[in-house]
Amino acid sequence: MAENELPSSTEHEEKLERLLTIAAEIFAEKGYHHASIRDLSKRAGTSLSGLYYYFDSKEELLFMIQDRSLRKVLAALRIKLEGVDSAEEKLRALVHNHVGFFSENMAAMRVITHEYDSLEGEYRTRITELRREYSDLCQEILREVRRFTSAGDVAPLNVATSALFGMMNWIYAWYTPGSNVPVERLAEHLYRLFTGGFIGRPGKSSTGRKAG
Amino acid sequence: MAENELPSSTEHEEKLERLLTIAAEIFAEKGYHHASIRDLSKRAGTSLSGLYYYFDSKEELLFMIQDRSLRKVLAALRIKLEGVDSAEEKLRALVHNHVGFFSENMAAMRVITHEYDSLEGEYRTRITELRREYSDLCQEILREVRRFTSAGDVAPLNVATSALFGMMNWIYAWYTPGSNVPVERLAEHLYRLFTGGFIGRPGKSSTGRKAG
DNA sequence: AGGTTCCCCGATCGAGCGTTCGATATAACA
DNA sequence: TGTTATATCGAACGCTCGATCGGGGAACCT
Repeated sequence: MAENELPSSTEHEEKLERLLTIAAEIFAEKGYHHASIRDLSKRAGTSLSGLYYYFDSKEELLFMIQDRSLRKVLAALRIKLEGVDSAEEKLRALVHNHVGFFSENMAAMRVITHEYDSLEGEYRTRITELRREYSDLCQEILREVRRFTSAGDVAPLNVATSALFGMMNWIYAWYTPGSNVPVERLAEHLYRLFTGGFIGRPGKSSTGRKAG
Repeated sequence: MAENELPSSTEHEEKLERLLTIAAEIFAEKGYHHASIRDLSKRAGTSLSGLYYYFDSKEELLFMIQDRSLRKVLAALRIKLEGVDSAEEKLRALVHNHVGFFSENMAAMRVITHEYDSLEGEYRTRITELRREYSDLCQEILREVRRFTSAGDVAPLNVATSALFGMMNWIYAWYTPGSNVPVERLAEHLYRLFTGGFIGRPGKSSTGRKAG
């Protein structure tokens, strides 16, 4: 049982990380339920049974992918928020962080948005908490933006938060990194669309700086 | 083989429609691959083999759900667009139609956004065409809005289109019909968020009319 | 009465699944 | 040299799945 052990060897951790990356790709391609551990064993070049030395079950595999990715994106955001005072710049940092992380970990992020319901019980609970933590942080930033700008209440805060996440998360359905729209520009587009709107405020950019 | 027959009896069509509705619910709950025809047989009160009189395969079932729903939402939109001249009102009709249809056919729409990749070959091709048709129609409306309003090019049209669909489709991840936010108001919120932005244009509503 | 079409069923098949088990090779430690 | 922990493997188990097949009853027509 790999329950409470901490082999803590670098090699072990590295191989686990590699398995998680490959697993995320397979889950992203075929979906969690349709993907098989045998797929993973083939692509990782390991035997089927040998994999179970690194995790206890397929569901734990799914949990670890989501757990680690959510923690990473949250930690990266908190670092980027340090020292930023302007509410609008905080929101800007959030969008760029989320979109940037998304494009660099496309498979994992797709698994997070696509296979949330595939988790059950304790696993589900813990991922729900992380998601809530992230969502709450985002909503608080939106509250700040509303307080310190001319923003009226065009929509309730939770609706606005969900709309923002919808815009950002939907990327996986159409965006291919390395296309003619670079990631930074895509993030800036989405930030301006969300803050200023498609029709926009005539005569004044929402951030006061030029595009690109 | 139910290949080219047209039983065209009302009873037959009604039972098929009922099966599709139940199947959409099961697919929405458990995901396409995890759901089983046996689940459908239990919930429909029919034998397992008896179901195959109404469809040839599980994948055809998935195809029919997506095909019929997409055609319905497209047809409803085209009707609502008739006689509307203002570009902004066309966009408004699109958002209300999409969100409204979404909330009334939550299961089917979830299947459409969630299980698109589960289709293969000819089925996949035909759904791709329908999606493209819908997406193109939306993009043309956005082009009109840009032409006839003060809208600058805050984002490329395809990015804006995808962002809009992201906002609308993400609903399935958080919205529960019958909550304290009625569907019409939710649609209006999203419409205003998208056109005017979260911060909004001070002093002027995007449509020139009051809320509600 | 005989024939045909529509509708439905129980039984079953072959395939694939997640997981387990016992064995084994290697390397570190006593 | 024996012991132990780490890491890997082939084979198998028990189960669920989508799909098929042959049969049969009810309704309708000739």
